[in-house]
Amino acid sequence: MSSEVSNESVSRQMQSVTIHDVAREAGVSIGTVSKALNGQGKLKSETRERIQEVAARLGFRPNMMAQNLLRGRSYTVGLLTTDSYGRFSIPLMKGIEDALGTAQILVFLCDARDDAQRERQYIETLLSKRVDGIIVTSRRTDPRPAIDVGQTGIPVLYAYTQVKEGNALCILPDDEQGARLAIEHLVEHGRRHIGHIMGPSHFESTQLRQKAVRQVLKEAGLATHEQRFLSGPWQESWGYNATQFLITSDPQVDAIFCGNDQIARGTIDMLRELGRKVPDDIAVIGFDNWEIIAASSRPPLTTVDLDIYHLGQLAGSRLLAMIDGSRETGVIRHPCHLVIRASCGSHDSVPIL
Amino acid sequence: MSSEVSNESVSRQMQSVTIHDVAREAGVSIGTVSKALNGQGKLKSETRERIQEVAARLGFRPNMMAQNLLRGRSYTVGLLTTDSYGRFSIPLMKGIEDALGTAQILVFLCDARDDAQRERQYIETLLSKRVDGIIVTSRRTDPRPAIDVGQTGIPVLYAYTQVKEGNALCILPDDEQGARLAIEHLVEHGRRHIGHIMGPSHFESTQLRQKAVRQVLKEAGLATHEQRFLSGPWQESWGYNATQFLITSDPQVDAIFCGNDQIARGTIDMLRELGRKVPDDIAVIGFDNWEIIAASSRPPLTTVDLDIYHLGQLAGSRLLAMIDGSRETGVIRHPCHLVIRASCGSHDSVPIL
DNA sequence: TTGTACGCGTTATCAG
DNA sequence: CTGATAACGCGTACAA
Repeated sequence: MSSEVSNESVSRQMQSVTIHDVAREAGVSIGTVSKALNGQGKLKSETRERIQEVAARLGFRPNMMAQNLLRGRSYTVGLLTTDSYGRFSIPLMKGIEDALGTAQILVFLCDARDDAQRERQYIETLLSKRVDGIIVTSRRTDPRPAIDVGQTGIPVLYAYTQVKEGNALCILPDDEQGARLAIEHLVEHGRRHIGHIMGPSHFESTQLRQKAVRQVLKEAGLATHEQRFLSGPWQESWGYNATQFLITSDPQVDAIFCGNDQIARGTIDMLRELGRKVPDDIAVIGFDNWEIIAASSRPPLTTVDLDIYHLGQLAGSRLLAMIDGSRETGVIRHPCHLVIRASCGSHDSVPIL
Repeated sequence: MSSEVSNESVSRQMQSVTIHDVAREAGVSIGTVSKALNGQGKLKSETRERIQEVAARLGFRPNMMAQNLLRGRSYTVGLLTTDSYGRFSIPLMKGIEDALGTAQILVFLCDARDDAQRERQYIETLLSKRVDGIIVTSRRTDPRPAIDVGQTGIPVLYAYTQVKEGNALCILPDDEQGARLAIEHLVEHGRRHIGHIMGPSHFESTQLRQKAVRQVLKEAGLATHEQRFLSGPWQESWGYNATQFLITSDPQVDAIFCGNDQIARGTIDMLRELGRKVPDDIAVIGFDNWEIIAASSRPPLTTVDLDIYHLGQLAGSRLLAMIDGSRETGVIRHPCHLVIRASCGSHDSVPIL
């Protein structure tokens, strides 16, 4: 480790300036300072201005620990995840932060790393810190056990994860609607033989999407071929291998709906190797709209966007409502939307049927 | 939005149980309760146990707002970024959280979204909340302006970013050493004509790495060909295009060091299209070790790992030291390490020179 | 118009 | 061994 660090241990405990300091300096009482700074009560405007000037000069910042102790709440919320943050966490956090920021609330990061004991420890700490609420999240949307906040009555909300027991509020992406969007898009573009290279079948999202795919096919009057549903890991290599199998065993296939963008990328690579043109011979559609993957595949990938940022925003604002006393339970499915690039043909290339 | 939510506004302000409640229930004074629970002073063990039992039964959790007000610190630190969190932020946050967690400190998320006003607002809030310290981070390692915490004396540390002015502590990955690792690896594997497809030249990391590349080439007694240094965006397509140019204009090239894994991926794709085998004809080495990209390229990518998690851990523990009064300044360059996969030949395929 | 005093929930000190 | 009391920094009735 190349370091050029100079260390100098100093015991400086900089006392922060309090309302007393301001009062003394301005020659008034602390009560007057408080009123002056908070715009309360009736003060001679000369006094008020003088106090404000002094406060500014001294760099006075009210100590929120004291304020909050008085108010009985902390203006913080905990963001708790059991199994680490994943790639959806960043937009989710942004959305949550933005929504909560409007209420002057800050977010605590709590990554329990799939360790029940750590999770318990975090929850205890959050409760001791008297957070105004807790948002529980995850890398998967699958159900997890509810967290226990005892008799505290602290609002808890589940975002991008869910609990089965009890009456909690869970906010999730709408996998069914997203898959529907994808298949309808393909059908509208004249595709009739659609394959579905899925993620692992034990994921709820996989199941929901599969269900939707079957429904849309049925509604469109298309036959459902079982061998066109392939389930495997969320990996590029799975897309690669599954595509080879799918195309060689069923050469009729003219479109493939992939479980995520990585899989789609593997699919596109294999199609190129097989000499099939995308989208002319075969259309490919992904899931997640992971920009970095989807935009740089060749051709760029049309895909379903989970709209995680807004999901986070929604979570944040719902939690605010709960903090204000509303008691909500149930499941909210936030809609996905389609991002059209080139792998299914351009937007206006919809054939006249 | 498909939702099945039941809303029921209730104004329940659950008073949390205080030390007074425990004292009353146990028939002792609050002082005694405090001692019993904190293992202080001398108490009849019967009393102590009874109090602990009562506290547990009532679900008593000490109010940290009160504790911390007394202690004069909050046991929190702010994690501030001006320009949003990027893909390195997650491991960085984990490292920071882990290091700080050992000291019972929680982390506040503050994403100022490249808005100076938001940044100022966050800093004010953090100071008001009396955070024990602030870690400033970024998506780039390039210098940024120092943040102003006034006369507070609150420790500030820059992680994965740096400031030029003043005496701050900055922790950065060691780009030079990382690039050196890469080139030395190539040279050890018998490569003699090494191209360098870089990121944008105005990035400090690009410059540092280029410098190191030239040095190692020199040390190895290899000529430096200017046309083998190509600078462009951090995109896969850049790797793709640059490789075509590089290889057609200089067919001798037998190794390419890429500015990141995405570029390397574009490089590998183009090499495949040009009929050059990796690693037999040409070795490719990436940067960042972005698992999802590097591991699933074909062949899997040998790459330089920035070790961001440990960089975060280091940042966290240094901040702890600063909170304890140490006064450190300077720049720490945390070393990178090599992750060997297949794109440069296997580990034991080092030719006998 | 301004000052005083109490309370928020703890911990620590000092009597008893 | 245990209880009262003074802080911590602030807001706010209420008194002056």
